[in-house]
Amino acid sequence: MATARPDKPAPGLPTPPGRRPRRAAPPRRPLTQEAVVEAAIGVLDAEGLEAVTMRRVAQELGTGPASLYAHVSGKEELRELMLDRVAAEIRLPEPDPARWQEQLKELAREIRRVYTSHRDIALVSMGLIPTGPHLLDVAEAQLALMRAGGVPKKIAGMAVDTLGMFLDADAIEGTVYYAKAPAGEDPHEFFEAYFGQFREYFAALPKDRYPTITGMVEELTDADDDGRFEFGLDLLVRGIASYVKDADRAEDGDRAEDAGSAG
Amino acid sequence: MATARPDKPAPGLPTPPGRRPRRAAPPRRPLTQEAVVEAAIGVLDAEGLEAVTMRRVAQELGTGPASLYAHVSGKEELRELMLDRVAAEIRLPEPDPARWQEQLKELAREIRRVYTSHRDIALVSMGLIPTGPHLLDVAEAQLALMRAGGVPKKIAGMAVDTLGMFLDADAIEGTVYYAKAPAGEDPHEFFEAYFGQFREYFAALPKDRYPTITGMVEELTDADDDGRFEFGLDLLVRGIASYVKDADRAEDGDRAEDAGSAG
DNA sequence: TCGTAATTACGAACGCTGTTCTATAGCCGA
DNA sequence: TCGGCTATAGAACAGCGTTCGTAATTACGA
Repeated sequence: MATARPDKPAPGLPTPPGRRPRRAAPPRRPLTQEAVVEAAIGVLDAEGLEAVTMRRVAQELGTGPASLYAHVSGKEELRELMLDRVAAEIRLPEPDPARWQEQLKELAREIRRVYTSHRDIALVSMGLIPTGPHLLDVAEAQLALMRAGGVPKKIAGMAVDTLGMFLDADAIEGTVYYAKAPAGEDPHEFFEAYFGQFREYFAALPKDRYPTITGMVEELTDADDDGRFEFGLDLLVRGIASYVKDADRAEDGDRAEDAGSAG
Repeated sequence: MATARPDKPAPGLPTPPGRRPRRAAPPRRPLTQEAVVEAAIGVLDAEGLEAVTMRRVAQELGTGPASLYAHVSGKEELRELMLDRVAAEIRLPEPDPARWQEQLKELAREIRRVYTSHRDIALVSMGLIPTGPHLLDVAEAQLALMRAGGVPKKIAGMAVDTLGMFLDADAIEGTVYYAKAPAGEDPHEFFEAYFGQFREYFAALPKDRYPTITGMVEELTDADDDGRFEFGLDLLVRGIASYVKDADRAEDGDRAEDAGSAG
């Protein structure tokens, strides 16, 4: 993970004779914003967002926390830069109007894949208006897909927001549990036991106060993450699609079977 | 806000003769978990979730941070207790199967009202499996409404999760902006300027890289919070309702106009 | 009424955090 | 060769969650 820094002077040792005493010798790679963000993402992937402290990132770069402030205005900006760098990994589709709904779903799955592969980075995304170039690329792609499918501007504008909320919330939900798993333990096995505890808890609730919950314990503690994601995604995309015919109906006789009345 | 504790002995003064020198006299209201949670919510409402520190809550109770740990296992438990106490304010409906969709929406609006009235409490809810009694009451009510409307168990189990994610994300999004507003400034006026900045930013983006975004700046920076919420809510509820006829069709001819094909 | 056990309360301290101040080291143009 | 400038980082500040050990107060049995 951390590349070795070969020429760091050993602290406490006197300067050898014949060598210029350049204190705090400049590291091989001089500090740049890019290097700071890269180091921060390294810590994120290895230890989670909570471990991404200015001190920890600085340590990764072989320096002190104060040095970071020359390249980053503070922790918040660093987190946003991390998010945008992560967003650069999201592969974007070429819009094909005939398949816009499936393409929108595919893009959502791709975003989910990238988000969950970087621990709890979605916590940064929640409630943030995208301004970084790569985050804007993703938003542009989503909007382009919907517009190509005939979704009205106003609807698309709201839908990209709702979709983003859903993706953030899903990734957070997923990684919150993941973060609870002790390091070096099989996550799947851990979740089994973790959800099992809740299953017992729900089953033991008083039936007179919680008749519905106690009657569907199995359905509530089913840890089928992918299934829940697909369910929510389908709900949203179908809902968005239902607004299409109001704007331009019968222009593209793609699939006339669905699309209920909107309003 | 903070009720006066009338008989706290003035520090530094000698004990008056004839009065027993009970040092650290027990406050009128002895420390209880309930009192701790109440004080914490007081701080939350006044200064936001970030200000709810163990020290700040202890100060509100006229004691030190160590004293809280006798009634609360730590900060995380305190936050969950706060959330459950807030959830107790949510007014729950009597299920009326004929109106279940509208009732589900009304309940969602009620949850939104309570959440946003307590600053960023929704941050605690995100990614948390509800276990507190009042949170379970809310989940029970949502599930009861859907079941009364004929939503299959499996669908209802996933829908309550999706709906919760949507509500949490919406409340967080709303309060994140609210938290940015400087204290003592008209929030509406602030948002006008705040979103205005983003409008300019989006409008200034390169048109060749972001053709869709730059073509719908107005739609994207429209700060109609309620409209966006209703849009997402309608998407979800209509989607949930679309699964009803698969289970028990033609039992209640409520509104046959909508409900597209499911699956 | 007294003496003792158990409970509650809390001051002090530890190891963290983000950020700022200040001084220094090295590079660049003159 | 000499300034000026920027990048660097050591030290420090205020605040955080939590723990420890001790003091005070209650409750209880005699």
